[in-house]
This record gives sequence, C-alpha cells and structure tokens, in this order.
Amino acid sequence: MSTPLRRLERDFYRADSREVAPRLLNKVLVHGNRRARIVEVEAYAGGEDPASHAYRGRTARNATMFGPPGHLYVYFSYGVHWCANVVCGPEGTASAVLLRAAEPVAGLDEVWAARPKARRERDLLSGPGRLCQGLGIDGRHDGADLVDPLVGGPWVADDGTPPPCPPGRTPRIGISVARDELWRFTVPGSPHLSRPR
DNA sequence: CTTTGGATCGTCT
DNA sequence: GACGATCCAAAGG
Repeated sequence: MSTPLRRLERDFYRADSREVAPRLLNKVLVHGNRRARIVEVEAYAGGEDPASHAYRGRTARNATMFGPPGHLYVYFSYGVHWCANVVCGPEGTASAVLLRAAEPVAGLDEVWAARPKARRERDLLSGPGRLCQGLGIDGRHDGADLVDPLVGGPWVADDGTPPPCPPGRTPRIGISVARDELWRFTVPGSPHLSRPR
C-alpha cells in the first residue's frame, strides 16, 4: 500500500527559492500518466541573483517568474531544449527553482518513447532539457498553475517521502557568475542526477 | 572513463 | 551580432 499523492499548496511555493529548493527534493512531478521523483534542483534568487533570468528586469520571456508562486516558468535553451522552473516567493520577487533531474516512477513507456536517444534508465530525465523532453513539458506549459492544474496538466505531489536530510549542496551548473553560491540541491547518491556529487 | 566541439534559435545588446 | 540555467556524438586514454 502506498501513501496517496497529496498536491502541494500555494503556501509551499511562497517561501524563498533557496528554502523551497531542498524541500522539493523527493517530491513527485506529475504530468498525465508520467510521474517522476525530483532528485536535483537549483535555486535562482530573482533580481538579487546575477545568474537569474530575472536579474535584468522583467521581459516577455521571464514574465511568468514575476507572477504568483506555484506556476511553471518554461524557457527555450540553446535553441534546442526546454527547461522548467517552479516560481517561488511572494509575487513580484521573480525567484524560482530549476528542475534539473528526476527519477521516473510511472508511465515509463511514455518516457522512453519521448527520449529515443536514451540508452539507460538513468539517462531518461538526468538534466533539465532531458527532464522536460521525457515528461512532455514545453513552451505550452509556461505559466501553468501547479496548484490548480488543468486536467492532464503538470503538478507536484507529496507521496510521503521526506526530503533528504541533509541534501547534497554544490554550486549551480552551467552558469558563469555567482559560482560560489551553493544553490544546487541533490538527493545524495541518486543514480539519476545530471552529474554525480 | 573523460574531453571536445557542433547544433540551433530566441532573446537581449 | 553574440551568447546562453544544454545535449550528444565522436575521439582519445
């Protein structure tokens, strides 16, 4: 018998992104039949964070981050991939948590079909672009409300698995500034991380 | 196993 | 016109 999935409420997301990020570890991202346990995230701290898309103010692309917490900010990266963030903090702070890697736990057939280049299970969702591709998340989902989702739309659940204590902490990946901040959080030892350690 | 370079295009300078 | 919050294939140890 498994604990029923309980949808995260608005207040969960209203805190600082650096607090929300580790709490999202081991939560379950649901999209249709596909479910995946979040094992790696990064916090972005809005206007105070030079690595954040929101650092230079609001634009058409990052508008979702400036809205209320609990929505999904999805952007197109390197002309190739989609990446998904959860908007955090009080409305207007433009802070967010990037979803970087997850362990697929349901709907595996669909995930494999969406990730034809993956060879092993641990390659399915181990990276922000891979995660979106494998779960079928793209630009159509920018602005989606995770707290009051559309039927078949993405949302986040607690299945009773607590976050790791303590979580792994490292610098964020792929950025050229603020490299000294330890704002990447991981489930230590998970084989589904985008990178070990 | 690690390293390297190409792909590809929306966004902002 | 330059540059990414990346991924992947190819080549080398």
